[in-house]
Amino acid sequence: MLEVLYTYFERSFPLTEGDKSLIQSVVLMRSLKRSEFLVRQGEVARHGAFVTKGILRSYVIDNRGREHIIQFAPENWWISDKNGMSEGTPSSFFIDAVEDSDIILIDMKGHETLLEKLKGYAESFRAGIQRRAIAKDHRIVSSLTASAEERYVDFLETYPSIAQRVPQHMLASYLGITPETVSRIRKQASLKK
Amino acid sequence: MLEVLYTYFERSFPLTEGDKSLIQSVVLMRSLKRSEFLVRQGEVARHGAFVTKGILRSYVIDNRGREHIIQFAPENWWISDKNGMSEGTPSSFFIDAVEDSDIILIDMKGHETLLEKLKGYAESFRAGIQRRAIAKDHRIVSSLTASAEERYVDFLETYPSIAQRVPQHMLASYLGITPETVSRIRKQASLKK
DNA sequence: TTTCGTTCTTGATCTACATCAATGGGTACG
DNA sequence: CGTACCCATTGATGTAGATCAAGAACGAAA
Repeated sequence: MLEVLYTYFERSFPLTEGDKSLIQSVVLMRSLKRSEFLVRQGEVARHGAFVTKGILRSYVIDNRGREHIIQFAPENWWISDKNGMSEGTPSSFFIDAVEDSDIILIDMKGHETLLEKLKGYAESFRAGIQRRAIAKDHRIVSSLTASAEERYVDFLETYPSIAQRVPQHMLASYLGITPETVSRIRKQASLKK
Repeated sequence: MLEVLYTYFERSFPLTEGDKSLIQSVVLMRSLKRSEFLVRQGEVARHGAFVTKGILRSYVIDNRGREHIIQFAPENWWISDKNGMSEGTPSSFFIDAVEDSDIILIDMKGHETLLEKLKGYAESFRAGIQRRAIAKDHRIVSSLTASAEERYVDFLETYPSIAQRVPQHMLASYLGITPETVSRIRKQASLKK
């Protein structure tokens, strides 16, 4: 499992054997069954999870009891309980597995160790944060102004692999539309061709 | 003007006189008239701006020619062309002044200098990034699911000072609704009281 | 003062999407 | 094997908010 993480890092910067040992010393490995929780409301574990197999999702439940998916994390993605809306809001924050998944956990302390000792990590981390901020701005604008169909098509183009692996009602939840509407959009799209 | 920035930092960590000189050596000060641009499409200046007086806004123009405001930045806020959607998208990214404003500019190199030499800056910067990520998640969920009225009320509660200083059509643009709808919401709200 | 630009208001219509409700298919489990 | 549960589909209806259109209020410029 660790190999997947090494390879991920090596796309940004080279790793020595020593680096690999360092990484190994600050992470934990874990498996999750489908629909098993990594983070439940309240237990703010303050760590990041890197997915090596499967897909996780983070979501909130608003005060009307509805689920809203914040993020999907398939292989080679990070997902974290530090982001999300764990603060202030009356809603609850969850992370669970969409499929059976394998993940690598790193806590705040381990993260700081890598920031300090692993050359290239800090820069790679910063770039990741930035990429994500841009993606969020994109999603904000798109959710404020694009039609349901446009958002659906946009998602398919941006994350084709995720779209195929996730149940449609979750996709609907991510896009902020109802499952019925997703179904109708798909039907129309298939008729057009 | 620099005093405002010093005070801002000192809410997070103390500054020596030497720190202040260091800061002064890496920033630039500038004034903007109402509706004057800080960043126009294309000229990606790659720096951050700290507002000491006035309000700036960042926005994109989508392929249908509509403006969408990403962020307002009043006094004591940062605004940056590094975030935003300057990447990949066919839309254009702008920053301009809503009111006559004074700002302090810092470029990437200056930022790195402070990260390295100004104790407390890195942590404060990281915390800011995180706060903003949380705010963005909040805005995403809210734009996907809350009604126009709920989003309006939410904005008033979250940013009362901004709401009073910004023209309503900009507020509408930020919220992703039409100016007409904002007007009707306000009317209804006033009738309820 | 008049003129002009900007912002806000109000009304009439239209439409995308939610909601409600029923049905059918797939898969797990007794 | 049938029963049950989850998920996707399809139709009928309702509604929030966009769009179109026409003023009204305000300040700035001359």
